[in-house]
Amino acid sequence: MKSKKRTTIYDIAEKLNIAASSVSRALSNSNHVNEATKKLVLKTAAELNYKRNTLASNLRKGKSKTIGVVVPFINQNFFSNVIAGIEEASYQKGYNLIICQSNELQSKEVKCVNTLINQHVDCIVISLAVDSSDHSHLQNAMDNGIELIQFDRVADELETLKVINDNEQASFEAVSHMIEQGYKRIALLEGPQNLQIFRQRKAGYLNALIRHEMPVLDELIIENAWTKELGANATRKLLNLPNPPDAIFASTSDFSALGVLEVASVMGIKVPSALGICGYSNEAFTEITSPSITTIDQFSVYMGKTVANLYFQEMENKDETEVVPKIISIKPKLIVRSSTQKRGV
Amino acid sequence: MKSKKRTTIYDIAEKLNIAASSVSRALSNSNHVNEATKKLVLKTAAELNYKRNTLASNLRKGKSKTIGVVVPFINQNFFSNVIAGIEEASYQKGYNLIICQSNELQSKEVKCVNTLINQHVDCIVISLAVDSSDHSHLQNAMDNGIELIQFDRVADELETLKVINDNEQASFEAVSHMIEQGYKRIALLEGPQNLQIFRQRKAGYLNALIRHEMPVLDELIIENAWTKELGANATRKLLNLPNPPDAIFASTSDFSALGVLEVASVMGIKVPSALGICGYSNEAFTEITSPSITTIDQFSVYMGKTVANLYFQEMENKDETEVVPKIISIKPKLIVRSSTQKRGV
DNA sequence: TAAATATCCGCAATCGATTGCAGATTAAAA
DNA sequence: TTTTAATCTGCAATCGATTGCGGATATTTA
Repeated sequence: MKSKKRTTIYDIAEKLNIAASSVSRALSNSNHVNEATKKLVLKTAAELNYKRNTLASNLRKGKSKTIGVVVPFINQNFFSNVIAGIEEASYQKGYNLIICQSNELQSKEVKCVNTLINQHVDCIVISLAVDSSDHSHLQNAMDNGIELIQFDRVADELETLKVINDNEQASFEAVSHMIEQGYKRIALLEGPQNLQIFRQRKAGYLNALIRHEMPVLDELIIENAWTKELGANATRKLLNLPNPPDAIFASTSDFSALGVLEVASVMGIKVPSALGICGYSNEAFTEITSPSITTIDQFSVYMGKTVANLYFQEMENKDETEVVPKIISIKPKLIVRSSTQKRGV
Repeated sequence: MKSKKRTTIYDIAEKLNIAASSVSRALSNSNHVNEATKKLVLKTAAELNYKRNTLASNLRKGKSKTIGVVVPFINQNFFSNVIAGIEEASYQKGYNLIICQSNELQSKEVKCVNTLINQHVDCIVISLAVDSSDHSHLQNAMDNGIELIQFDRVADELETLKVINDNEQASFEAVSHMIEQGYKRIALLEGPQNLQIFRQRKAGYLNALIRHEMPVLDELIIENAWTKELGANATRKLLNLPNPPDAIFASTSDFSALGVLEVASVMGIKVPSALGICGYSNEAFTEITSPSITTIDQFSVYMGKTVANLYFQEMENKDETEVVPKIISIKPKLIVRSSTQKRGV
């Protein structure tokens, strides 16, 4: 059973006593082949359980109908949703997906990208690892004729197609909402500032404060608080300040916000009356904590579909004069829940 | 920049005035090539930014170093974790992953498998769609020399490698635990019985009742309650019985258990004192509901690693006489949390 | 009926890397 | 110095599908 030889177009050709090229044309439904032979070939192919060897086909045609995806972790909600979206759109176009995870490591990211180049993927879709600084591996992919699309965590300086969230706007809205709810001292848990998304979220926070003529207090801005544990640590530190915050915007993730909630709960601090909490991402669990957590929905599945469709559109128009690096920005949505409803609805 | 011609071994050969075969040997680190030329080739390859064309290599060698994965949904926690595990183990061995989702549809599952056959993947890893009944597409893959590994949702009659959970045992333990906590009327939310995993979970439930000399009450067994909504519906029905259950085992999923919890909460029924709840899968959220939900951990990432390593082991031994279809059973772990602690710890 | 066109079909090259085989060169043994 | 063995290298075939080109046949037009 194992590694039995598969039937090729030559087997079909031999059986029907015609040339392999005719078989090929029949199978690819070319119109340079007689309708009768076409039928015959198709019938014989089915009988012999013929499966086209995509490798050979791709080698000859110089394209693989494959999209490579590189994300930090496959099993993080946001990324698995984006991938699901990409898969859905790609499947309809007959494209395959090769998935890699960078584990947030630049070194592994580079290896993944190189593998994908070797695999002759037509397109690489990537969301950068947190410690990604040098981007020559991406330039390299482009130099090898691979379309590159960045999403969410993008390197601004690279001129590629991009699909991003309007992080600054979303952040601005979230903080404005908290201000309107009457919170006066809003702390920020920020992510690694080498990533643009976290810089943008910080900018939105700062803008909101300034717009509402509120002071920016450095002691309320905590760096690198982007996991549940780091969020919890940051919260302990914040709540033990002589003049603690009355709200915390966990701009990094909902996990971080969860850490905040747990610490508040342990310290007996009432949410949302004594402490407002806002997360980021709209993870499934934010709906079922008590109180439920206000957060920001990124439309991750839709984002994935957008990425894939952007590629397909680009392919259709690629013969046109000049391709302008396109950036699609998806507007995230603030989901107001209990954790910030100080003054009710 | 686009679709520029890539450097091949012929380019290197030409530049160095040697044969392409020597370049190939140098690049694959064969010992049938002079150390000096090897160095030279490697150097030149780097200079010309050479990338091996894996398609051509695979075509020639007749293997693709690629594993195809088919799951119902990529973005379901359990599956994305398994995939992450597979990726981790595969990456170390230099294997790539092609990911497909069947969307729980047999028809799409068939297409996915066929695509993977065309792609000449070396191995297909699959967890069946819920409506998967006919399995000729899988047999087909095997007939084409592809190693097949089923995990979690497996077709028993197909003689393949399998990695499964001991669902019956886990189920048995969960129900026994509830009995020991003093629950007397334990309902079962069961999943589609065409899937073995759900049959096994039901069997474990029944065994536990029998072993503890408790009656099996048909009115407490609800079919097809495997989503949050269906779980909620089932719960409403159960709790409105003249003689309602005092515990519900949502054997299908934690989502189903969440539906139970929400209905109980709305109806003002105290958990765990008036109603015990147990889920299945140890989704992240089960830890943070109030009360937290007792559930069963399936070690999903580990399961993925096990699947991949099973394949690699099999490859190493494949020349040995006869390969016995191996089945690896992973023992899940009951995670006791508040929702079933009627009599405390 | 002859000429012009359309429709099919097959030959052979091609995509890029690998590998068995044979010849060439060098090193070791007699 | 000659024979034998070891080490390199190149030639050419191969993996399976695709495609430009030219020839053969069928169809249409003059």
